[in-house]
Amino acid sequence: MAQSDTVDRILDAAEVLFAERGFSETSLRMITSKAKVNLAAVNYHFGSKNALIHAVFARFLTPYSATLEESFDELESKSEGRVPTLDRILWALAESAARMPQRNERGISIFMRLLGLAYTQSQGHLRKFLEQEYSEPFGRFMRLLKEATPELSAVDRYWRIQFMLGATAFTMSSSDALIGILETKIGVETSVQEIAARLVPFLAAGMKAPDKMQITPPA
Amino acid sequence: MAQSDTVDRILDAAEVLFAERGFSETSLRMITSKAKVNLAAVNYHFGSKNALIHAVFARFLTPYSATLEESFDELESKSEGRVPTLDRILWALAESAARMPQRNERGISIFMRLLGLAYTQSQGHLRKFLEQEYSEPFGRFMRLLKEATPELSAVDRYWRIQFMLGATAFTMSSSDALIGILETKIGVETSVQEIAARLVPFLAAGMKAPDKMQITPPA
DNA sequence: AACCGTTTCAAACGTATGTTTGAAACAAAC
DNA sequence: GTTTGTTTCAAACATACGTTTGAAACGGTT
Repeated sequence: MAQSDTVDRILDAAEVLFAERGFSETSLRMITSKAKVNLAAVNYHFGSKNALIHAVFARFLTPYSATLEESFDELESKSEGRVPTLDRILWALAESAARMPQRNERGISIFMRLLGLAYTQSQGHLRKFLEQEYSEPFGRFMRLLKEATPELSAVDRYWRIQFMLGATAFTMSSSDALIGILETKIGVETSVQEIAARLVPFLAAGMKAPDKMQITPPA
Repeated sequence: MAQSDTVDRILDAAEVLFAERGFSETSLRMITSKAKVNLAAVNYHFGSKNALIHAVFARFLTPYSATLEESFDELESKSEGRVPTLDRILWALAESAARMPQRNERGISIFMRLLGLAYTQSQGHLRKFLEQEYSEPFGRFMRLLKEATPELSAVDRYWRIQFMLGATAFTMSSSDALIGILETKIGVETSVQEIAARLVPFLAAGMKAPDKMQITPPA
């Protein structure tokens, strides 16, 4: 109960607040008061606010990247020799996220939202941290993608990967809000899993799209 | 020279800094020192920092939405009666951006980056401002999209539009950085127009993708 | 040249932030 | 039961922020 209680409560509170409001817009006082711990606890246990941000990411990204490695292993072992298809690679990502031990039902959407924020909010320290901490699974994902789309030039592939990342990070980072809008407008409830089920075919189709357009608009 | 000079210098500096660092991370002191005007000038001319943010958006979004309306008019008049295709609708957006009078060659990428930030950074006041100021062209775009994808259910269309927005906002919001990475890694120079030329087919293919995937992963 | 509305300026205001401090509370070890 | 290392706590620190102020400078009008 002693240390880990305070540490976990800070992480829990920070995770939710960061996901709701972003990093700069969330103060340590908000976090500590939500977590019902003393203000100084963050600096005592983590050292700094930036270190707390890293810890929040590490807490879910480390298990996720482990699960992901397993999924990739499985993927490669199943398709003996032949390259896994694009759909299956993308699906492995989604499935790994869904399979992860969740603290609660909002876990996945917080997870997604944070990932989106990591890409969008231009926090240099975070990007550096993530790059050097999780370069391995990321590199492996890139390698798989390359094998699954041999018809693309390096440049085309590069841009289309960015498009995929964007669609994913953006959608997931506002998944809660988007789900809410859809519910009030059309009256349909949606889970994060369903979003993923719609996103994967969209991305796969985009990656396999015919050539780039002429610079001049279609006549 | 008198008023407009100071006002424009503030807008120019704010635009660049907001695009580089985001809104919360950019202070009025950074802006005024870059613009070489007195700190109080922002509050004198605009009233508040939030109002300055609105002014920055209005300065490029108002001409853009006007250009866009023309493009849409043209699009609808050309295809007498028949519905414009998805590619052409999307291309109208890109072309309107390219056709706009630019203050300099970095104009488009700043424009894109700001649009991306508007979506990503959860600034309530900005979203409200944009919604009530530019609801008309946005609504028209949505209507065109609906006509161009009659095969989609309302729910499918809703999500796929989000995916498109995400890919676009995200890519464009970091277009500068992404172009730089590509140049150092593969040694290829890229213009924003070329990104658009790659993005449009990607999006169109995604929108026209076959049905959503089963919730259970492909066996 | 005197006036007047507008704009600039240096300085200050109040508030919020991340971080540090030093004492108090606590828990385990001897 | 005292000691020791760890954790909590209230308070303060230094700094940065958006905003306000009141006087000075400016520019056109009469």
